[in-house]
Amino acid sequence: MNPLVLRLRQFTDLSSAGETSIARLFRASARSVERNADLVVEGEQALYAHVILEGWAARYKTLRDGRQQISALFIAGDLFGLHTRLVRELDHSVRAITPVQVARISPDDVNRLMDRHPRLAKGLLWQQLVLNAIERTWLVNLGQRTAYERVAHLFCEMLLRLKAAGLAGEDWCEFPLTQTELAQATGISTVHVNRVLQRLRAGRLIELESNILKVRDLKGLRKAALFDPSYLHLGARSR
Amino acid sequence: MNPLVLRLRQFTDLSSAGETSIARLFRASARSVERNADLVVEGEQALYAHVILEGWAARYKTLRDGRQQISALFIAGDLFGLHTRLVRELDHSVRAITPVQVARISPDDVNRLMDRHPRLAKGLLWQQLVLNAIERTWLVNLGQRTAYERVAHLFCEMLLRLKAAGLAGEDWCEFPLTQTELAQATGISTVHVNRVLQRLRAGRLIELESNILKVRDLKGLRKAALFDPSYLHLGARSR
DNA sequence: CGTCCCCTTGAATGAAGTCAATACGCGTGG
DNA sequence: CCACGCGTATTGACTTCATTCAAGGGGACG
Repeated sequence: MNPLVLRLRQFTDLSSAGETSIARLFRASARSVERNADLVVEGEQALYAHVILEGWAARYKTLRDGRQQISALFIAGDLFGLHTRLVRELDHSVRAITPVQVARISPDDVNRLMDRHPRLAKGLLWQQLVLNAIERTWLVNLGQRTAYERVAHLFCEMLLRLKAAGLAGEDWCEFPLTQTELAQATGISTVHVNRVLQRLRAGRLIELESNILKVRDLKGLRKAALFDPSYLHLGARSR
Repeated sequence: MNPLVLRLRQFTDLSSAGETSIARLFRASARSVERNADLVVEGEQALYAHVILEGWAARYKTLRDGRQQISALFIAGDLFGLHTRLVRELDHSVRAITPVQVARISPDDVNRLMDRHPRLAKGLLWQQLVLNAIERTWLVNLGQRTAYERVAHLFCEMLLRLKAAGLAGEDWCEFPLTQTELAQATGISTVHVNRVLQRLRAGRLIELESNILKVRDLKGLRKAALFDPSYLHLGARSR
């Protein structure tokens, strides 16, 4: 099943014509990107919308002195750059965290798709809104939460998102970030990430080994993170 | 002149019909909000798009234990909540930093406006993209910049944004945030904000008094902040 | 004149960063 | 097959940036 379709169904029913259009579009434009390669890079002209079909990717920005911050993680079914053609140049890059399959969609195709399938168009906009809400929540994490809370929060979030995408078990999921990447996502140093992980393990909240995250005490983890999932908008479907 | 029209002209020429529609819509729906009052609140149903006509407002989120983080500042001409009706409930609040004049626009009016005036529609989307880019940049600030850099960065950003909106002089602008609000925007404690400000003053980079920010050494301030304005997309107009 | 909010300052504490060394697994080429 | 290099994870000691706590000052406003 197409991961974007799967995702949009959480928002609304799609017409089967709409679903077919998506599937056709993706088959035509899918390509693979290897780990650590960029899907799009800062400063480039922003030509295409992208949908992740498989794997994880990260949106990030680099400061002049080399510091990097990851501002979003994308998993299968995530869409980014929907209206990106409206800006002259990108303010961020996106790189593959794992090997990635991604579909690249031209503005024309986006427009055609959205014109012909209004419900689908709403779904795509909804997706963007949810991803914006996630980014906003990350911002709050960086501003207000401690290192410990941030890492716990990220684990809660990714488990839920992956579950919603049908990519996780009840209490475990893939988690392919290295500690360095985890540091770039949470705005703390690599060394400190390591120490925080130890604390989470010692508190019997999680296990994390060879890219598998196992949550041993979800309630405890949520509490540690002050996690409130409403920003993910996963509940019942709306209109 | 209508502040939104003024803003959109940075992106493209508008038809005079489009400009008239905006102006009419705003006259009908403008209302005042007093300092510290909320324009919209977290958890509410998201019914309207909003345009700030006058004053400053802040988007913020509150953690269960009371910590607050400001994730965006809005000034005259800024638009938020364009497609907000697509989500069931808001994940954030917006409150007035100063007394504010704001226009509230119903989804129907938004749709009608965007259907009838395609160029205007693009302009509105572009605005959203720029505000998203700003939020993303704030995220990077919180994750990677020191307290000193963050405050300096915010000053650079607001001066430029206000200048672009025709609301600032060459080297000065209004800056109505209290130190507590500045702390909530930069993710540092109020006490530390105070100390950072002293440092910026001592370094002869800025003066800040009775809500007026005067930049005494813009080059120095930019350097201190590692400021790169490209994310504001202010340069020449695009298509 | 008192209260409230905002700003300022000092001293003590604490969270996280830096520096440095070590360990481990993995692939590659000798 | 083994040595080597590389990226990643771990640990300890030390430093620094920022928070917390506490107190005091000033201006606006009722």
